[in-house]
Order: sequence, then C-alpha cells, then structure tokens
Amino acid sequence: MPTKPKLLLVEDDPALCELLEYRFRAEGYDVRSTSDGDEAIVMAAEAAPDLVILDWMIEGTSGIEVCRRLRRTEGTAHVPIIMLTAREEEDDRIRGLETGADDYMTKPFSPRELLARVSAVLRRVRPALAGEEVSVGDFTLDPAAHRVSRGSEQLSLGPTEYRLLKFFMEHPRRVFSRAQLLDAVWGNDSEIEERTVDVHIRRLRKAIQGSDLPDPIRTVRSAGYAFEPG
Amino acid sequence: MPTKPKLLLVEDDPALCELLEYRFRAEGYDVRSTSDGDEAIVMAAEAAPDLVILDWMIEGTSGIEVCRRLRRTEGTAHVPIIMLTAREEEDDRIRGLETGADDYMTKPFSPRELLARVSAVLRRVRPALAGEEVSVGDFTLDPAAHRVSRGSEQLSLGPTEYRLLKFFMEHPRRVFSRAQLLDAVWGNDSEIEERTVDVHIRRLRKAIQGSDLPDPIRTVRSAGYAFEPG
DNA sequence: CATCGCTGTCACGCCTGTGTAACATTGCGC
DNA sequence: GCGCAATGTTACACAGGCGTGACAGCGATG
Repeated sequence: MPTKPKLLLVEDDPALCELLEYRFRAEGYDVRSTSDGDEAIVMAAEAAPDLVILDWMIEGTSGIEVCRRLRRTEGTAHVPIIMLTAREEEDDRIRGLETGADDYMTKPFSPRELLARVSAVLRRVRPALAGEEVSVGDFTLDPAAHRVSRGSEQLSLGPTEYRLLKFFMEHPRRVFSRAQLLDAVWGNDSEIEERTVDVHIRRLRKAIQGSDLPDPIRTVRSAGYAFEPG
Repeated sequence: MPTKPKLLLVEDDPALCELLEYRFRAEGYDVRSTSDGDEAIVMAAEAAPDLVILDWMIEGTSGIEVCRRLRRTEGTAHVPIIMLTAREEEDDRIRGLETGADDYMTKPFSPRELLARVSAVLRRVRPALAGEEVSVGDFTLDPAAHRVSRGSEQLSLGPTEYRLLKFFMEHPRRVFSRAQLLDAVWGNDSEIEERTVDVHIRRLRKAIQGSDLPDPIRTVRSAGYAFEPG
C-alpha cells in the first residue's frame, strides 16, 4: 500500500541506524535515512515524511540546527520530530524541546519504546493510519468503510481519486509538488508523467464539486497543489 | 443494536472518573467504575464488560497486575483493555502493551479522543462475543442454531457462504480486501486464489437476494467488499 | 455404485479507471 | 499587449478489475 507512514531517520551511528531501519520496515513503515544534517533537510523537503527521527549529535549541521531549519521551511514546518539524545546532554534536551521537537528519547533506549512513541505521535497527527475517521472542513473520510462525504452528501470517487483525497486530508493546507504526490499516492517507484497528476487533480475536483461549492484544491503555480477547505 | 456496550472504568482520580462516566453515559454506554484494582477484577468477572479502561497508577493492585490477572482469568481473557498512563511512565506503557492491553492513551487526553478510541476498539472486537445472535439491518444470524434469515425469510447457505456472511455481519460497513477475507473466512494458511473470493461473493449474493431486495454487499473497486445493509 | 451438493479454478466479456498526448487557457515577466 | 511557461481540459486507447457461467474434483450420503 502506498500509504505507509513515511519516516526520515537522521542518525550517524551505522549500527543503530541499520537496526532501527530494520525494525521500522518490519512494522510497515517506509523508512529513509541519512547521517548528514544538510542532506536530511533536503530529503525532508523532497520526500515529505510524516515524521522525523533526529539524532542530536550528527555530522555536519547539528541536530538542533536541522530542527530549527525544518521548522522554518514551509513544507516541513509541522512535521513531528522525535529527537535522540545522549543521557548527559540535559541542556540539549531542553533546547530541543524549545526548538520545536515533539518528543525526545535518551540513549540508550529500546527500539520497541521508540516504535511505541512513533506510533503514538503518528496516531495523533495522522489518525487515518489507525483506521480512524478524518474530518477536514466539510469533508469526512472513513478509511475503514472506504467512504467520503462532503457535508451530508456522499461522494463517489475512483480508487486513485480516493487515495489522492485521503492524502490531502491527512496533510491539509500544505503544498505538495507533483513529484511528492506521485510518491505518496502512486508509490515511490512509479514511472509516471508528472502531468498525469494534473489530470487526476482535475478528476478529483470534478468529483467533489457538487454545485456552487468552493474548490478546496488550490493550485500553486510552479509548486504544486494544496488542499484547503473553508 | 442489541444492548448497550458495557464499560468498566478503573480510575482513582474522582474528578476524571466522574467526567468520563458522564461522557460515556451520554454516548449510550453502560458504565461501571471503581478506583481499586482488586475490586476491578471482581467486577470484571461479574459484569462481563465489553471493554475495560484501566488507569496504570491506581491504589491496591497495580494496573499492570490487573491487566495480567484479567488476561489469565478465563471469562475476561479476551476483554479489550485501554490503558491510561502518565506521560513519563514509558516503561509501563511498553509493558502494558506486552501484557495485553489493546491500546493506550497518555494523560492528559481529550475525552473525545478516548471516546473515539473506545468506539474503534469495540467495532473491531465486538464480534468476538460469540454465541450470541447477531442482527444487522434486516439480517439475523444465530450462531448456535447455525441459521440465518433476512426479514422473515429463512436463508439457506452453504458452509463457506455462511462463514462469509457471518464475518461480514460481525464487521458491517467495513471494507475487506480479498486477502483479508481469505484470512478471516478460509484460514490464514490457505493457498487459495484471491479471485475465488469473487465467486463466493457471487454465490452469497445469489443466496441472500430473494427478489427485488437491495444488494447489501458493496464492491469497492481495487479494494475489496463491504457488507452494508440499508 | 450413483448421486448430489459444495468447492476451487478458469475463461470470457464487460466496463471502469488510468495514463498520455494534444489542444485550450491562464498567469507572469517584460 | 506579447510571448513563454505552467496549468486546465478533453479525448482516446489500453490495461486491468470484476461479474458471470461452466466445469472438474471430492467427500458425503443414500
């Protein structure tokens, strides 16, 4: 399923990195990792992860700086961040939470605990992953029943339109490039023309506009699309 | 729906307890509560609740011990448990999930979120209450007598069709992939073609459609099937 | 042994959905 | 206003999902 939660792991200890990657993949996450701070920022902007796990002590740009930069960048400003700190670095921990990390774990920690915490944060941020109903504006999406409604009216969507709208509703008011949408909705390995996204946006727009209702999909020229109801 | 879902609330903060009791009653639940771990075990055995909400930090027997005892007791072994933990007690959280809690919430939480979580868990687990008659829409299924009727008319189903319909009636309005249906109806180790599901869906449809009655089975293209009477 | 009901698989055909190209339109810099 | 690039829109061919009927194996039953 192309709707796996996407994680970005920033960790410069190869052993720990590999271990975590393995565990998270086994749990059904889509994991990408890097050991470099600058690369992390680029990857976060491109891949639009649902959550970032960030080691505080990494090469290049420091963890705290990465965190700050992510928060300052529009696309990644609201991505939840869990930071990993060594036990002694109390100051960093404080500064981390101040800088905008959502949670922290002190090394050493059990991978299982990290899994639990990631799952908890994601459930808060992206409830559809837990099979819960999502409501944004006058839209309601029930993943279990595979149903969408706007106001009191049921919508009938094709499979791709459904996945597209679901993704949008999980990340409202955020702009996604065509490449990011292809990644998230079609799958990371798709070899599809970017313009195809336009066509599906059009189909989705047509399907959700009953009559004289506002168009919740905003076109951002030379950037992509965003879902902003109301 | 048959009877009100029965909840057992184990919480030693009187204010929180009262609040939750009020909210759940308003939602149509049958709530009983206690602040004592040992009493909780007794009440669970006697009242046979459909779900237990369990604070991890309670007087008397600890939450984790209550959880373990519930799981060991035959009558309560499969009762879903949602545990409430304070933010710091990460270890307890992990141990809780290992001990057999189905879900957890960290304080502070919104009562509304707890309501949603309870409703979600119940939806998932409700059918496990086997042996009782199930009614969905104009369908009635009596597991003991192995009988199904639609309206006043008796249906005659083959074994597989019966199991399929039973599973659907236990999880109404929810979409299942062919793989999930094979898992649930045939058994997790079956090496059966997915398309075979289609055939049995067809046979089931044929068997339950007396005449000009609506088809309660919805086909969700590229996703699966759902049972939605009415 | 013959029969019957049930099951799993296949093949065929319809139809929806999908991806792409081609054309129309819009927005923006100059 | 012009021209270019980006986006909107439409049309179309094709792949693939799904419904359906047929059929052989198989165990139970008489």
